[in-house]
Amino acid sequence: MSEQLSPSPSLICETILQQIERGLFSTQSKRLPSERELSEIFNASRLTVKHALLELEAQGVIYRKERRGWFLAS
Amino acid sequence: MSEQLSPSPSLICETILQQIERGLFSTQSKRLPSERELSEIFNASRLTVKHALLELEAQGVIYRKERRGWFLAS
Amino acid sequence: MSEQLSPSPSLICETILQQIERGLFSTQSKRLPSERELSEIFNASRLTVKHALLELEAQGVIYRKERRGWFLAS
Amino acid sequence: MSEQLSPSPSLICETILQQIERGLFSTQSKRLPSERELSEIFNASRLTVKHALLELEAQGVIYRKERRGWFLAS
DNA sequence: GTGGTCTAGACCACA
DNA sequence: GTGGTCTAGACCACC
Repeated sequence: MSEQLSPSPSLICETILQQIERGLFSTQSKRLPSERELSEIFNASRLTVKHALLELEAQGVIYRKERRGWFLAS
Repeated sequence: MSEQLSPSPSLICETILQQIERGLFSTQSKRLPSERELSEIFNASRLTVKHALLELEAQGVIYRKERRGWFLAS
Repeated sequence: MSEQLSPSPSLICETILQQIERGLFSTQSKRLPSERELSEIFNASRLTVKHALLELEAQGVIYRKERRGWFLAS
Repeated sequence: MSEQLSPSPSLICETILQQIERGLFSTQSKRLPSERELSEIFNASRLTVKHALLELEAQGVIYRKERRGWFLAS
């Protein structure tokens, strides 16, 4: 990640999409890192990360299992 | 803390009480009042206050944490 | 503060500097570490820590602010 | 308002709807109180209030003028 | 002096 | 040890 402060949800969306395309984040379980881990990775608050995840969910890229985590839709 | 695993709630209680008596758990904040509060304190517009804060930042007296507020540099 | 309206930025600068020198703007927090931190400090589960905190609350030593944390009662 | 802590967005929605039906909030301008005022009225954070307002916007009850405020749709 | 947006951090319900 | 949700409070762009 760059040193940029306060990344926007859409920037986080883009970056996550790129990582997905590159095969990162896709382990056997296809689970994404937790919201807390993503917060640290992107140097953003959980709220901002959540907004990005909701955006990707709306795009159908990922889906959510309540209190279980976020997973790749493919 | 001792090396004991899984301390009982009452042991934790005791330890917390001791720490409170010793004055621990009290930290010192070096945060300045918010820009809005400073505006009211000085009866000045927020723009004027901002100019003053930027001046102090340039002098190295205070620094800014993005969206977190202003803090003493020392 | 004087009664003067619309003080200049430099006057505000001066005043803030004086307050800093006098030690104002430093407040004392009476907040306890978060439940997660206490769990790590005591190497105990969050449930155990919670029981200890509830005990201390019953003793009137600490009190809770909903979703804000635990604070010393004194 | 009751003494209830941490009201949910949907509870705030209901209450605002009732107030609208009773003709409160509807002055000549049909403008709602500011998000900050609503936060104080409902003893909730701005974020929670915002969620309630977005819900009412989705229902078509109110609409938003960017950086101007919230207004009754009728 | 508004809404827009973000931070850092709580506690909670649940698995 | 996750996501769900909320708090209190920032700064910002704009009116």
